[in-house]
Amino acid sequence: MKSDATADANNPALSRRRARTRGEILAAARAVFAEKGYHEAGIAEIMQRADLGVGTYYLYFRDKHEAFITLIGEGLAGLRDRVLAQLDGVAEPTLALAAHTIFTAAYEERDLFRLALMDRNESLATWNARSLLIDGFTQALAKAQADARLPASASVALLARFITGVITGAIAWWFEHDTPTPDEMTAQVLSFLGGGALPASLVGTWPPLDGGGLIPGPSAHLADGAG
Amino acid sequence: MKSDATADANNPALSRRRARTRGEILAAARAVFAEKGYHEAGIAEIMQRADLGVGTYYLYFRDKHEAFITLIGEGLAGLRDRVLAQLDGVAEPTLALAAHTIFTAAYEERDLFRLALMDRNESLATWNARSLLIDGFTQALAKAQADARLPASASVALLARFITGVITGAIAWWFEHDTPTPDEMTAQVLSFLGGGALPASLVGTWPPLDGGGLIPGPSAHLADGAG
Amino acid sequence: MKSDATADANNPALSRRRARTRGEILAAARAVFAEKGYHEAGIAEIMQRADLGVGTYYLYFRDKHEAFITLIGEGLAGLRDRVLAQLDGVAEPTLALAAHTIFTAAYEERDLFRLALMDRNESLATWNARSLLIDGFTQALAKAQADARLPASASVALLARFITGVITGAIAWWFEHDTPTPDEMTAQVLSFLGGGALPASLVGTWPPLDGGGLIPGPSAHLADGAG
Amino acid sequence: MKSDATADANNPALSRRRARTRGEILAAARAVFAEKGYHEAGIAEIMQRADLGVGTYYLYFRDKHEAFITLIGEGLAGLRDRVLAQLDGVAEPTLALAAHTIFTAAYEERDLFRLALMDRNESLATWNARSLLIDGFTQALAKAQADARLPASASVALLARFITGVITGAIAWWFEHDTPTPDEMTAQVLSFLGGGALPASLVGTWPPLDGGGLIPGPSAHLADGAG
DNA sequence: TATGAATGAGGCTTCATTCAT
DNA sequence: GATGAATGAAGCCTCATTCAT
Repeated sequence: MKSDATADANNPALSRRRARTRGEILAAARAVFAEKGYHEAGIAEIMQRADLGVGTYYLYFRDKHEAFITLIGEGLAGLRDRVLAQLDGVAEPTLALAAHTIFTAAYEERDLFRLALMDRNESLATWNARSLLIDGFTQALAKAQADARLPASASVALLARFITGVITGAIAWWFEHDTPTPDEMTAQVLSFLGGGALPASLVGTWPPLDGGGLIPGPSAHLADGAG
Repeated sequence: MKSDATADANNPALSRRRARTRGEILAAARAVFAEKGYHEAGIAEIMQRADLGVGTYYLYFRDKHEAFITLIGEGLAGLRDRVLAQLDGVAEPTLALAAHTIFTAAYEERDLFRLALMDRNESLATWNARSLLIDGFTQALAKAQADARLPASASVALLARFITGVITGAIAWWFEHDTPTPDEMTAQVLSFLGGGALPASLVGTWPPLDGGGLIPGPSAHLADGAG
Repeated sequence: MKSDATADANNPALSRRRARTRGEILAAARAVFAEKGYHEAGIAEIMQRADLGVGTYYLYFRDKHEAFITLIGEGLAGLRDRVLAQLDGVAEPTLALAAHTIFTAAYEERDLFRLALMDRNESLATWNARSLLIDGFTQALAKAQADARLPASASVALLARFITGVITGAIAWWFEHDTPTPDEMTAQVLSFLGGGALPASLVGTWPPLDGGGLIPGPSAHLADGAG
Repeated sequence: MKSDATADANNPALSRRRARTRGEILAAARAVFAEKGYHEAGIAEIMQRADLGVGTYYLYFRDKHEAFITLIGEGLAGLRDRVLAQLDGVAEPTLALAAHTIFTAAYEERDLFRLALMDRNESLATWNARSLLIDGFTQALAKAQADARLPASASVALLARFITGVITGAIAWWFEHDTPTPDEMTAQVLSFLGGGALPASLVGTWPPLDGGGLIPGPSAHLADGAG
């Protein structure tokens, strides 16, 4: 008289225990991965930190990769949910709202974002923070363009990349520093994105107006330029 | 132990031959690293592509890592030199000039930049493209601030990160696409940095002016905001 | 430590239950062993098929090996009993009788015999079908020799091997085919053993009478031959 | 300037060395496999006996299995060649010739035949001694039947099994004993196959002529029997 | 200098067995 | 008695590195 598969449903105690162990493994994996990166991390070290035997790992994950993608996947899913929840209640979503939610989450879970941003993840888009952000911004911008909140001439794809770059650049700052707070960071980024941070004289123009004696560089096939 | 380290200086022919072999190894390493990433690449595969024996590798490099950092290092040194040369002849350097030079170089050597940006290199700053850019922009902005071309209130460190994010975001675009040209990319980025790409209504403000019924998120210690 | 080893004798109900569980485990083990062989079979799979927990296995068997040898041992004990019972009532036992009984049993329990014949059991003779047959035939032939039903010059040990070879060869046929019936198989084997199946011209003689131009082979130390 | 693949052809010295190492590994593998069986043997032990590092194994064989099947495969190929060569020069091949060649080879390489006969080889027929013999005898008997040297009524498939059983039974004897010589063994087997070894009274008949009060056994569906 | 055979530490994974519940 | 989570020894295999030729 045993159950087919989901023993969990039958025995809450076991289910709870399983969940706890799984959580401990994931926590340990997160710490070790964050500390040494995917490749330098070892199952043995993870399970030692989790205070469990090596074999136990394979009761919960198929192989080394699975804990990693689970970690990233769950983390990013959480981020996505938070952002979506945030924007859902707003008529006209702004970058400000999105950035603030992202920063808040990223600041709380810096180690996870370090993994999600730094390690080469061949894998599916869901597992890569950058891809997730790019996709999100791309969709949001496309919608904005459809709603005429963004000029039709704008390159949505590139803009999404640029914004993602700014966001990830900000998050990466926290890999090395503990300040500023997500709020302040949001303000800084908004100022930057709004165009108020860099004086025009510093940004310059392209193609250069004066065309000062520039060294053209090996492959300067500029030719036409922009009218 | 027939020759010491300075054998190159003594025997030009040998030196030339050594340089050629070294170059072949580096070229092969670059191809293989770009194709499979640092960890999945193997010395054997590299030397097979270089049409040389495995053992030969260790005549030119101390270990697996060395070819990698050499590759990145030389590439980034070249980039730095090009940028510096470009900016040297200009009274008031602009982001436009820097970006254009960087994009031109990055577009030409996409595989190298892929390595330099994607693979986890905890190593020294010189070997990491992002770090190089951050450092460069930090110094440039600091100088601009000293020259009063940038407000004293600006956070140079963060601005450098944001700009680097935009630049690397643009470069990463080329890991998947062949257009636009570096020129057009420069124009796009400048438009973005100049504040002309994103309407203020889309960017929004932080803290939000209306304070609409936002879901505050788990850790909303916003307090004052930035003046 | 509530019960000692003789609990069975004390509590008939428990005993019956234990016997049933034990039987279920053995049945499952038999199925799995037959399907995948001893080494590829796993305790977990066996107990899953038995619809019991893994730990339960060790309540009935000391280790993985024990179920295996129990299986083979009980099977072979049954075979031995059947053969002995058969021959007991006969004044002058014949191979015909023995073969028929063996074939009947083997045909019924092909999977068990597959295990008993195929898997490398260095273990005790009792657990190996081949050994059992060899021993049985050896004793029977020795007895026949003592009774002068077999020439004193015959090599009992070798004859027992040959006969066992024929019998096991026949049984192995059923590992791949479902026909013929044990009866027909018995007839075939008897014909073969009686010398009526192979014409003398096909069998030939040794040493060859004609000594035709044979290629002697690498190590032909034939010398005298057997008289 | 390196070669494509077959460096062997270019550098005889290397080729010779490779061949020697390969041979040493195979010899060690043969010894260890013979001693402990496939599953209990370990790469480490094999290479230790070969006085080589573990890694070296994988320069010559893809995995653990490959050395095993190479061993068996090469051994059986040699046996087949010897038998075929032997029979080729003879107008009317006899079992005597075949058996003698097989016994001579098997006696010389008892350990190999132990492997080939005892270990469960799922693999292709070529790797299994029994299968090789069965196939060989089947073909030979079929040919004999076509040539009218064997009655058309004979069951070639079963006869081949029976003969193979006798042959392998004889070979298996040598796994435990060193006598008799292959020559004597051949004579013994021929006597057995010729029908001269077992008196008819011992063999008996099937179905039994007297039909004495036999215990029919659990599943006696003899019904028709043979006229 | 160039080679490629040889090395062996180290990584991942399996699975028979134990034990707290 | 029954369970299944936990264990850890042991095995296979990879690959950066060395070294004799």
